[in-house]
Amino acid sequence: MSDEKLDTQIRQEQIVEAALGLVANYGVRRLSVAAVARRVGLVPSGIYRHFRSKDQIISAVLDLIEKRLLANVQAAREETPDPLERLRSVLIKHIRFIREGRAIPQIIFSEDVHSGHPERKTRVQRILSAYLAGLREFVEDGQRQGLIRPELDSETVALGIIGIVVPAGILWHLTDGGFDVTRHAGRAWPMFRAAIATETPVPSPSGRGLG
Amino acid sequence: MSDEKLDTQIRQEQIVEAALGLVANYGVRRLSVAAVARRVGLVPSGIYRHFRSKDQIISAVLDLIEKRLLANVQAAREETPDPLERLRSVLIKHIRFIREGRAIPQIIFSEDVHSGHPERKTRVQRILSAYLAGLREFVEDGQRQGLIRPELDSETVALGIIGIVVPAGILWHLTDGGFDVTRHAGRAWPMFRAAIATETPVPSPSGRGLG
DNA sequence: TGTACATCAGTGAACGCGCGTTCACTGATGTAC
DNA sequence: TGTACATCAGTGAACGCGCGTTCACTGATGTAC
Repeated sequence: MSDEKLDTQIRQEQIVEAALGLVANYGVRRLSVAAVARRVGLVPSGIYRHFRSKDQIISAVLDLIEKRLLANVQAAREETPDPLERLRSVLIKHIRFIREGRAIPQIIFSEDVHSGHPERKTRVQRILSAYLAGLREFVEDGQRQGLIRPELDSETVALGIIGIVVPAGILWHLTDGGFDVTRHAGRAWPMFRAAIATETPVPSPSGRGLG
Repeated sequence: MSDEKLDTQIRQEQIVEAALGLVANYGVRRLSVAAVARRVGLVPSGIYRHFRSKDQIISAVLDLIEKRLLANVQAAREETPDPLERLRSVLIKHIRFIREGRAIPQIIFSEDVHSGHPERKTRVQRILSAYLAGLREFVEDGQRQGLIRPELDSETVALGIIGIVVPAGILWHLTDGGFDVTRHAGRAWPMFRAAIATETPVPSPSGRGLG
């Protein structure tokens, strides 16, 4: 199949990238050793020169996803000091993932990667926690700076960002890209921002009677 | 295995219920004919007395889910005339699904049910659309009555409800029920409500109940 | 009422298929001399 | 510089397993007489 021999390190990267692509585009169902092999131009058994098992490939895919998710958070941190802008930046990057590399982080939210081995479930949980922790940090910074309503629970706000992204990703996938995720994010963000930002620079201490 | 013979109609219901339970609890991965058979007390081949194929079982499961989702919307409609309360009611019912029957609607948002046959993807898309249409109706009613900000896109708001539920369901599943979905909904809803409701929740003196 | 029969839900063995994985083998590549 | 050798990425056949599905058979149930 392949006319050249490549170093294991290069092959490992290719294999993980191929596996990620398969999962992102077609779901975990279509992640087979044979499909991965086809993508990198090897015969199925050739994969086992570079990974001990399919499970190890999935594990490496999770590593990559974790890296990219946290890189998003880090990039947002470096882009701007404004906590609200940081949240928006993560949202945009996440949406871009859905549109380009396609659903890279969506995988984490799929019930399927972690169905089976409970250890992997814990793994996914930890990745998600780390990501959420990054978002919560932004939220809490914003609260300390008086930009985000102090009475809000930071976890709830962080999950709110996820809540914009995930359903959009699902619809994007269901409609084969027909659903405009960018437009959705563009509409959902101002709504969300208004919900979490403090009313105005002028605080009004008047009580409100919500039913 | 089973010492009594039951009518096909009864068995069909049992089988669909068992399949739904399996998917909800363990994900689509664990939905096998053998597992379903075990749950209803039959031998695998016995299933084929009542369904022509596994695909038909999945199709029937989707029917059931559709029915339950739309029943939620209908129930909310009958419970209260207030659009905001209707949205809240659907949210609560959805959360209850996650906690009790467990993730019944979560299945729709799993990339896995529809990975494979494109016809099923379209099917899921239609179910989701119908559900969203119900929510949008509430939103637009609210806008007409001046309770929900008129500048908001009803689809975005409807997806916002989904955005509260889905990540919560994912965390619930990841943590084996450790994540408190009810508490999350209890915190997310006021935030969401504040984002979509018109500023002044005071009963408007100029409000007309024309609808 | 009891008996014979047709119906059909349930069984268990067997199948083909796809998949993950193993294994002996091949042959390209880099290196020591 | 050219040659011999060790290394190891890649191959293809074969495996065991689980799964969906088929099929001839069993035996409980309801009904006609």
